[in-house]
Amino acid sequence: MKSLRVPHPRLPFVRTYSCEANISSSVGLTAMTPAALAEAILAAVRAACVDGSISIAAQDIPAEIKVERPRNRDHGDYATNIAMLLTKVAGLTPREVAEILVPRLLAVDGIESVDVAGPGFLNITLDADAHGELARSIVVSGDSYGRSDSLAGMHINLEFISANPTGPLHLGHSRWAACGDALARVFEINGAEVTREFYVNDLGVQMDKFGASLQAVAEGRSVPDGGYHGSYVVDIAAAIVRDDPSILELPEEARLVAFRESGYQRQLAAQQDVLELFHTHFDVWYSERALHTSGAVERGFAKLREQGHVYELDGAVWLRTTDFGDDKDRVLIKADGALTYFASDTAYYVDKRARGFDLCIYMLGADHHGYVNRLRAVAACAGDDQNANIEVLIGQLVKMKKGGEEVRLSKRAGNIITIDDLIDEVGVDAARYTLIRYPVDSPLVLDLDLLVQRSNDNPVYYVQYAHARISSVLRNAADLGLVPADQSAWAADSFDPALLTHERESALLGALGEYPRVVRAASELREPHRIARYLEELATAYHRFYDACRVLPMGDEPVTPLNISRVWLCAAARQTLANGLAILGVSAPTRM
RNA sequence: GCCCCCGUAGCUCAGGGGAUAGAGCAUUGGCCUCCGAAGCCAUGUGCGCAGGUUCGAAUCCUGCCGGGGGCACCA
Repeated sequence: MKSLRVPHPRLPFVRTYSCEANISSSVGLTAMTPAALAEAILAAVRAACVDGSISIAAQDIPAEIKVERPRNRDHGDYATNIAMLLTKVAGLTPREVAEILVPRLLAVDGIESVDVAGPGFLNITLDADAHGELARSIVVSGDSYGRSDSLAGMHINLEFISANPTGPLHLGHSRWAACGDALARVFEINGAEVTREFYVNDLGVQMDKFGASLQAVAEGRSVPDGGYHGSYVVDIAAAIVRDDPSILELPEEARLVAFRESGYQRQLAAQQDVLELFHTHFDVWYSERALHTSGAVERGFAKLREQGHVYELDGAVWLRTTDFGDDKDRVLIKADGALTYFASDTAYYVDKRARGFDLCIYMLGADHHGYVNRLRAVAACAGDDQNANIEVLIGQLVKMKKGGEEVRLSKRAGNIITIDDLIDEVGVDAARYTLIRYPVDSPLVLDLDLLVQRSNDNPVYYVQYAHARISSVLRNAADLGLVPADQSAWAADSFDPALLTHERESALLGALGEYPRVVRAASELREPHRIARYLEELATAYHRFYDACRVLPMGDEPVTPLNISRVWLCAAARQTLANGLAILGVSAPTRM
């Protein structure tokens, strides 16, 4: 996401390619993936340096080289801009560099032809079998296709939603529920160990207002100023009294506390229930109260004092966050002795780090963007690297249109669309997919009318349909005896990669080969929407292939090797769709 | 005033310095006697404005214009 102001550590593309480059099948051929190709190109460059064809210092060989699918099929299977990048350091024109590399690339196993085109692109066409081999390697890899170890050994704390337990989760929260959950899985696929955490703001005046609102409603009075409205308040108040009528007999102060605590427990449980329903699971629900009772606040203060960034002024205790990019210092303890909310934030951060997380990620709404600098300053004040140990992702708000007009979301006013509403209206899969498919730093406007009435036009169905369609083909293939029903029992030597030469087979193979780096890009950029967009492209590639290439034998025709090879290709496509949908937390139906 | 996000097709939006900028929806017209038509094919429009960086900019930088959000000893 572009709102990310902190450069997070990125491995150079080349290094990461190496971890994907060794996908090999059970029969010895190596699939020529984009990763393997990038390795081969770099090897060619190094070889040219060694024999003196090009004079480039080792450190001038770029760390990042692009190997991409050209838009235009006439430009081969893959194109690279390496020659243009080397122009300066080599002191040659792009085309001269390209010409030097051509013969070395032609010598690479799996490359059929290389053309120099345009300003200096190298357009590479693969041998059919090296290209087609990818299908087999995906089927063999199964669930692990797309995994990498780029984040191996990293412990990430991912905090998202963190709503007050004073009302139902609404549409804005649903965006974080879907995107946070997907992002966590993206990190895991890349080898990280992730804890999904929900910070429960169960302390402070909002809780008291909530309790007072419940009490007022239960006693037939009107909700106090600044209190909570909405039918859910009425429902909870009624439930509290129904379950324990004696609550109304308590003394005034105890009654308020009883309403507050009972309301808190019920609301928290409701949030937890709906999130489970939404397939978003949290590993840790962290109570703000627990910060205070566990001594975490004291430990946090001690840590900050030890680092020398705490001072007193006008009777208050301050943290000198301006030392680290904040625009003003922040109060930890007010002159009246009360702790600020910010004090909890600092303690919470220190506590997370003490629990062993290398990286703490906060996903906050745009209305909290003023917190970015102060949170990062907190990390620095605690002696951490604010460019490595903390990240704050800011997401724009979700708006919703209904009947052509914007529906205002207001937690206090009662006119709210909750996650429950969303699930009821469009279902979990469609809701999650729609929320994930847009980058979170752009405002999202959901047209509920469209989402509800025309749900068949939702891209999620397009992707799921591709999966269901392939599943059907594979069922038929098993029924016809082309392959065993159990994919893991397929005979690897029944597949001939060299037969997949149709333009649309090649295009589908190309799309399949993109998956690992899409997953990596989603991880590096913290942008899970890339996976959704990719799946749509992959689904298109499959539908186009299916439209032009008959997979199963017609009627009484004999089974040909091409039939079998196409079945493998189908299975590879289904596997990749399933892997991607799993990351998004969206089901991959075998029938629809 | 200062800070953050966003200006791309009629609408909702993709697009990590590359070749002729893409999807979906909407419009119009084609494609099922056999693997799922929730599909495929065709149909014409667009990067807010002005500079800069370089072989090359929707993309990076600066300024301006327009839209949204935010400034606390609140939570």
